[in-house]
Amino acid sequence: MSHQLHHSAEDLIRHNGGKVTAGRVGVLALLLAEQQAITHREIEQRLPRTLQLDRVTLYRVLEWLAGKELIHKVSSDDRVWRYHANRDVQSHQHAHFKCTGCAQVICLETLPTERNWRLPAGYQFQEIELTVKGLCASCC
Amino acid sequence: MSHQLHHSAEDLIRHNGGKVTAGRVGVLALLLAEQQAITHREIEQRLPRTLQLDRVTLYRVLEWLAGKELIHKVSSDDRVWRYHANRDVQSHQHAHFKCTGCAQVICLETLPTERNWRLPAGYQFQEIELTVKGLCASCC
DNA sequence: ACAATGATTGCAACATTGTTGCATTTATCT
DNA sequence: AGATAAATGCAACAATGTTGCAATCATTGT
Repeated sequence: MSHQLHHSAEDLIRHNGGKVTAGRVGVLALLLAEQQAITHREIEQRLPRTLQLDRVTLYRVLEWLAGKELIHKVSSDDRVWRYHANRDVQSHQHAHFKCTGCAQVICLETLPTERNWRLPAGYQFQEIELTVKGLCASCC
Repeated sequence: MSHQLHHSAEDLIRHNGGKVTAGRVGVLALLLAEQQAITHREIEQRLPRTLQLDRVTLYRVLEWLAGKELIHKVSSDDRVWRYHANRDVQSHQHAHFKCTGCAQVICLETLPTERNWRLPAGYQFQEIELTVKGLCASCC
């Protein structure tokens, strides 16, 4: 977790009109440094001892960051939210990959634009959520 | 819940080498009668008083039915499994629609076959899970 | 620098969903 | 009908997430 990231995290939080607290900065910097989408539990474990947050506070920090669209939540079939930093603006619309071996979750770049499925009459489309399952390189 | 369905349910269970118990038959018949994918809770509530099952037993019945591929589980972002009868053989590979208004979940017929996303090198594809979110006819 | 203020945090308690172990009951087979 | 393995009910537990409230902290204006 570099100084660079801490600085970016601070800026992002300040620009969104939130109080710059150690917890928020630490969590966002951690997520910015992370390639995968990780769980509340994993975030807790990776935070340095110097800024251990209360479980509840961490949930609220994540909720706040997600509300400001600095991160996004990834749902999974194991009923656990995973969190990932939003690097790009269009980052809400993308697919996720979940390894059935190690439960690792990563974000895929593209989303199939084809819509060859059809909704029943009167139904209104809002958003699409696509998870590809398989084995990651280390689990193959 | 017709006699017809009860009979089909019994047959399906017997053909899969399971004991034909009131609980299994009732639950499967109920799911066969249902259009949507429904939760454990909803199943519990819709079961007639004459065959109220223990919470745990219902979970195990559902697990057994899913193991025999008579039904399938649908994961959702609200961390609640939903269950739906398998009518066709190819019914594992399909998309789901979830109404963001009433949380109703239905199964869509087709799955986009286009694979214009790409996995990182060394990753292996297994299956795809697609949920379309939007508003259903009554929530529009 | 300091006080005021509202946002943020920590704590305790709770809610929901699902699971495990084990003794009891039941469907099926002979 | 009796034997047997499968299925059930109960109690306890586990994991994840939420709510209410009092204490603390970052920011703002002076």
